[in-house]
Amino acid sequence: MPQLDSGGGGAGGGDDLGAPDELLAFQDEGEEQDDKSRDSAAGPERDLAELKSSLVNESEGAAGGAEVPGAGAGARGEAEVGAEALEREHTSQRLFPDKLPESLEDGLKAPECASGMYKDTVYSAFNLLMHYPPHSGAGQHPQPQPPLHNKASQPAHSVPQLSPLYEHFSSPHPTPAPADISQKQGVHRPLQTPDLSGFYSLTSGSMGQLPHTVSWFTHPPLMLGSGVPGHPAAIPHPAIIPPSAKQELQPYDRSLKTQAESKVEKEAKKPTIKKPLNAFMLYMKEMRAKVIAECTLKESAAINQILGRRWHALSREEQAKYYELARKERQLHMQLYPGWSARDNYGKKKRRSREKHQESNTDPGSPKKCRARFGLNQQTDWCGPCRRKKKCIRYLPGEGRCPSPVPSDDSALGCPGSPAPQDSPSYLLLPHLPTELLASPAEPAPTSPGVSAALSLPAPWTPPGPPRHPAEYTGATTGISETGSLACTGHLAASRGPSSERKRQSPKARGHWPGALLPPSQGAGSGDFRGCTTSA
DNA sequence: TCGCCTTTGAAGATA
DNA sequence: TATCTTCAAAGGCGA
Repeated sequence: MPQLDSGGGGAGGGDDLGAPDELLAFQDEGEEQDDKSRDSAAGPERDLAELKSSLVNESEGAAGGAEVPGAGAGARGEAEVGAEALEREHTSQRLFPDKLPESLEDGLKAPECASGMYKDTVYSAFNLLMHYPPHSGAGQHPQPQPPLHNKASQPAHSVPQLSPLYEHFSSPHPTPAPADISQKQGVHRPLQTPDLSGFYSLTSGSMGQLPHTVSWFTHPPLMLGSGVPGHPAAIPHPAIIPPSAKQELQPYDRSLKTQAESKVEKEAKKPTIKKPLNAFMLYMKEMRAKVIAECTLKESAAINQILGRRWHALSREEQAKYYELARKERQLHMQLYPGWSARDNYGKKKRRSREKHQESNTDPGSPKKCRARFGLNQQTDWCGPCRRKKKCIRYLPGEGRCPSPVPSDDSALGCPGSPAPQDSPSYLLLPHLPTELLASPAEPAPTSPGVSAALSLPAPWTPPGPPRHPAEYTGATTGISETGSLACTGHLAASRGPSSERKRQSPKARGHWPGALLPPSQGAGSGDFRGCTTSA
């Protein structure tokens, strides 16, 4: 719903700002708050809702660029405001001890404070957005335009703490493009094409803040031209991956024969043009490194979970910046590859696995996986693959089939024999997390402030697994049952269902997640879950 | 070496 | 039109 000034919507019907559902969730959260207030619900849930609301307001106010913390309270009594602030602070410290200071101090924190990264990065991304060439029609060189959002851009530039990356790319004479990507992949980066000088000049100060966008212009695995019909210039783009990319990325001391073969194959096949990144992907690319650094995580799946929660924690404006950025990317992508379609890449990724999956799972009411059959509380009964996050091998024909009311798409819930979902829908309450992520009560919480901060979330906790059907939440009335401190272990959640389960849900259903689907008593009242670090 | 995991969003395919 | 499916990034891990 962030109907930003799209500026025409680009060259396709789908160029409008994406992911309205995502932001719709915030509205739903507001409704959720309304429900809460109607129900006179008190306690942590309400506190959290207020907190989040205040955070959003603060964020928006900060984005407004003119508000001074506390300035808006002038109309009200100082004592009232102070008491409210105290209460809010108290609540937030109880719920999000790391996040609130950040929101209050509005980014005036040390770089190592992970929470400060939100505005940092968002604004840095927005900086790039500001400099992004506007849609000017295919085949034309985009020309710089005044910022789209002066309001938000002002505080963006005033963010005092800049990441090293930011500084690196923000320097008046940035070092000749980050070599990390190219070096990492062992390929030489072609020189910048002159016709992209506009891009570079426009984004040199900000592009570094968005690694992906950097790669857009600085790391072209392949020079475009022959492979993209209709495109006048050989414009490098990281979205282009040669079919034999892995071979290409290997050292050059390969035998000439291999190179020749790959060349032939290359010529035979069209280069793979990757899809443009959506808003979340852009956000992920930008924030991944920070999460890794703060949380010492390496597994992308775990990192992505954190990032997903953080994404939901972003304010509307912050998300809108990424949406806008993604929209620009799509526009540029369309300009660069007019004939490209997402369909071109269909079947190039997981066809085999999918086919396999379909073969073994043809029955729509397929038997429940161990997760569904035994629940998270009985993981000891799970089969090995389930424990290892792999596909369940415990196929019990005739068993585990849930009665009708249970959504068939998510076997994890509702099965009479599966106590976890019904008895303790804790997955949406918080501690219902894989044992690998749940530290023993005696185990101290992560001492690294960076880890805690990296996982700090002001938003209601979202289940680690795929979104659930609303009906699955109706029976979720119990609070956090067996809570424990959630350590940031870097291990994946063994209890999570496959992403395919989520994907079986409609985007709308997914889009309403988490706010709309989260019961008021649980959505915001997720206790202290703020990513990885929770305490009972 | 390949696929899985995990996240959200966009777009194509299908009913 | 609504729903479903696939892919985009990332890197550890298991088969």
